[in-house]
Amino acid sequence: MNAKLSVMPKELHEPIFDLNSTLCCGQAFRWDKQGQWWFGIFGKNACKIRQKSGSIEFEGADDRSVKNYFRLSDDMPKILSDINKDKHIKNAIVKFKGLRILRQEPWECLISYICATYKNIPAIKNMLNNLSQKFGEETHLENHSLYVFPSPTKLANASLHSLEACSLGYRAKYVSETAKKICDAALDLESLKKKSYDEARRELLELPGVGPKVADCVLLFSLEKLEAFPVDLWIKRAILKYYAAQLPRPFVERVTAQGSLSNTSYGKLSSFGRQYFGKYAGYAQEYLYHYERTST
DNA sequence: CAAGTGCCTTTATC
DNA sequence: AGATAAAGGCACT
Repeated sequence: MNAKLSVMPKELHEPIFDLNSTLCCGQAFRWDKQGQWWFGIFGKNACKIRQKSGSIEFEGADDRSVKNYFRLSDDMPKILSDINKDKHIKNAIVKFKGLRILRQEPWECLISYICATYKNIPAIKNMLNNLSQKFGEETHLENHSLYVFPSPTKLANASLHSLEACSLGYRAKYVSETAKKICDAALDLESLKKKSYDEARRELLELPGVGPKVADCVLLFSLEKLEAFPVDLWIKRAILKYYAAQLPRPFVERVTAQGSLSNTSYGKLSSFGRQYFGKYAGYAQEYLYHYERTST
């Protein structure tokens, strides 16, 4: 059975949701577009979804989980006006208006971004699909096979060799060790939602394979920390391009010269983003990221 | 089609 | 603290 969900009250001319931007922008890696339908799986919901102007149509998940996953309750007019600080971010907002941060499952999100280090998006998709096919439960939607993301136990018990065989490379041991820590309850991911950004971040950084960037991605995309401002290569470029005047000159020169970001440079760029864009800095980051990646 | 470059970085080491 | 190198292998040109 199909479910229909009005994204915004009908009387609004501008439903602020853009399914394509949301699923294309590189925050989640397990969606595929076939025709007008996106096929994917979140939690145990093997799902297909499409958008027709003001409404989305989907199958395989209930209203509540769809609203939750796509953050359809976020107050977009407020968020967008909040982060709309200058003409640069405005360009991104105009172009991708309706792009939403997804509310991903913390465990899958954590492993996704541990895998994402030093990889491009198609390769990341490949790794996560390999892991899911090899270790996750198979589910079906029509004639499609979709695989639930494997549990911490499954990955903790997987041999290093079998993880490497999913094209994880050196990430295999990080995934394995992190899975074991989560299984041993050395860290309870869900509990981080209730903690502050700083405290949750500190705890994530204890995990092998998790540095500042990965931690910020997990905080933003799965742990309710919309102020998190992950800084990758593209965001670093964007800040140097648009906001250099707002940063100390020597710092800008140092970062420009640096190939990769030092820990302290990362911290300065990220806290600039948080201070400049405010409590929804993560949304600004995602708009900037997608804009920079697609318009150059 | 081969070869080179880059990849939503982290870790280890100096 | 900052710089540097190493770490799979895939995708794209």
